[in-house]
Amino acid sequence: MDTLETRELRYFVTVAEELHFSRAAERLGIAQPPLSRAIQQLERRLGVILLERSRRGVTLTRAGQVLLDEARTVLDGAAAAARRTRRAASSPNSLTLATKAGMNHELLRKLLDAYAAEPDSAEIEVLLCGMGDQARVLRDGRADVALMHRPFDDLAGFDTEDLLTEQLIAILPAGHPLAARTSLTMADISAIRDLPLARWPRQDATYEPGPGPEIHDQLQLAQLIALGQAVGVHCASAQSWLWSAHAAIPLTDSPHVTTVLAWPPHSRSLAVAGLIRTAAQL
Amino acid sequence: MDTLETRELRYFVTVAEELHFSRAAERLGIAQPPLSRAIQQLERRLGVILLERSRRGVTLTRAGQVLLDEARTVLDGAAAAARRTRRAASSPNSLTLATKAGMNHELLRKLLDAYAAEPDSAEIEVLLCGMGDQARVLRDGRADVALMHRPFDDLAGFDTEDLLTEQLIAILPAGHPLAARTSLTMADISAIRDLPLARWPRQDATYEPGPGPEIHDQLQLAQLIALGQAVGVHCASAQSWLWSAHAAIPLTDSPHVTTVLAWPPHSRSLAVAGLIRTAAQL
DNA sequence: CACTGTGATACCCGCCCGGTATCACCGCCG
DNA sequence: CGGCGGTGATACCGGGCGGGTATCACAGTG
Repeated sequence: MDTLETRELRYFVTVAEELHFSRAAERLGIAQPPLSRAIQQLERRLGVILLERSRRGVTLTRAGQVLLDEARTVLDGAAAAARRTRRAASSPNSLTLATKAGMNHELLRKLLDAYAAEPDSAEIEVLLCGMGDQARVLRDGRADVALMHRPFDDLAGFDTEDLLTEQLIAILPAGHPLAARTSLTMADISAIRDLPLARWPRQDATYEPGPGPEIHDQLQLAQLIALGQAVGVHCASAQSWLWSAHAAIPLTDSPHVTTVLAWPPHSRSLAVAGLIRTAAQL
Repeated sequence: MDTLETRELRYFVTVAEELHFSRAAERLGIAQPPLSRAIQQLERRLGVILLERSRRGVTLTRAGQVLLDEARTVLDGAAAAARRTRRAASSPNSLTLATKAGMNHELLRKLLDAYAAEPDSAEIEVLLCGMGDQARVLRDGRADVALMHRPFDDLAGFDTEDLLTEQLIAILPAGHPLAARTSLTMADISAIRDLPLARWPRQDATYEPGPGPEIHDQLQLAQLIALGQAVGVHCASAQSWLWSAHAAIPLTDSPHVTTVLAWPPHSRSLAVAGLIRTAAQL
């Protein structure tokens, strides 16, 4: 009686996103009337009005907003279930680790080596993805574990194991006046007037307003700084990929950034458990 | 093409639990042939063998075990979606907080009072549940937030805010030789020979093997200790409900137990957000 | 007031879910 | 060794429901 089908949830999410039945139907590849009927049926089954149909378009009710959130996570979960099941069947003893460009190489290598040395360890495939994508691939089942950064990445809903905590460093063009200093503070960076501070994306992939260039990987950052057009901050392990045109100065009062191993809760997979155990001993 | 329907997942989970098509069909209230067909269809759609049908019963394949885990969380999520949506509609501005018998009264009261003083705060319904039930009611949508204890409760998959950290205390019959001490260590407790140590359930609701009586709430503990049949441990705030027949002695080297406010990730509900903010300021 | 664009309604069709009957296969006994 | 019971798979059928087309009711707009 009250078992929501994923088809209904898919329909509802699409309508809630479009706030327009005809467009939603088109996106779903069905006609508008069956869609209207499906939503009505969902509302009847729940005994709840989800959408306010006024002459001037469709709006979500309070309950509809709740269901939109919930439905998205359910649909993600269903997609993840399918992907993980397929992966479990196709490569029976392997797991996928998501990381991002700019992740600490040495740490990753140390983790992989330590795990490979374990008895009957699984094969690890490394999935390189963009800045904010790790949470998504972890949620939708394309990866089993991920290396992420707290507090910069969105860790909501994952279990984590801390691997390494570092401070931030400032990265300046080698010839900059401040490049000779042995340490800097956050205030020093903010006070730099001749060069803008490159801005990293936030968790929602938007950028904090400000004058500096918007960057999304460390190569862009390296280029901009080498060209003398910006200064930037990164975690201390970034020193390994800097060029001679760069100067790295410790930021003594920066927030700590922790590299963590993250995985979806309730992973009962033995391979994941083994990797976590290995990580905990690093 | 690859959207798992909850009906299929429900069927699969039942078969995986029963490892018997006919019994599973009976539990599901359908006949056996449609169930067989549904599972085959699921396997065809995934391109994966989920069940090994041998004479002598059915067993799960590796991939089947993965899907069983994933499917359970998806089904929980779907049930939670329905419950939360209904609750959001029926009591538009209220939220449910799950706690357990034995939870620190003062802390709860302080939290509720502080939150009630906030501008346009929602009404809070308190749901009292058994020892390990909070995680379940939080997962299946009967509650929006919960008060739980780390590291004793299963917090996997929830976001948390720490409220209070305490040590453990030993609770002894008032007349016990050790009751006169001003402090004890874990070793002292283990060394007690004349009385067994009452055992709390673990996260999976099983009990560590041992001689002491198995308890599941603090009233049982209080009774047993008052009768002089056991000693026990509890967090320091337990002192508020002890009787005169009890002696509470601090355990100087005990692990810290933290009372946390936990909620499902991605709660975008304003009411939950407000409660969290209030809690963070306590 | 015709026109456009919205979601809702009416109605029909075809597929798929579920039911019954039966089969194929094996283990168990007498 | 041959019936017997119990397993899941197969065959086939009927009904309900998901999806389609046609149309309506209604409001905003020129």
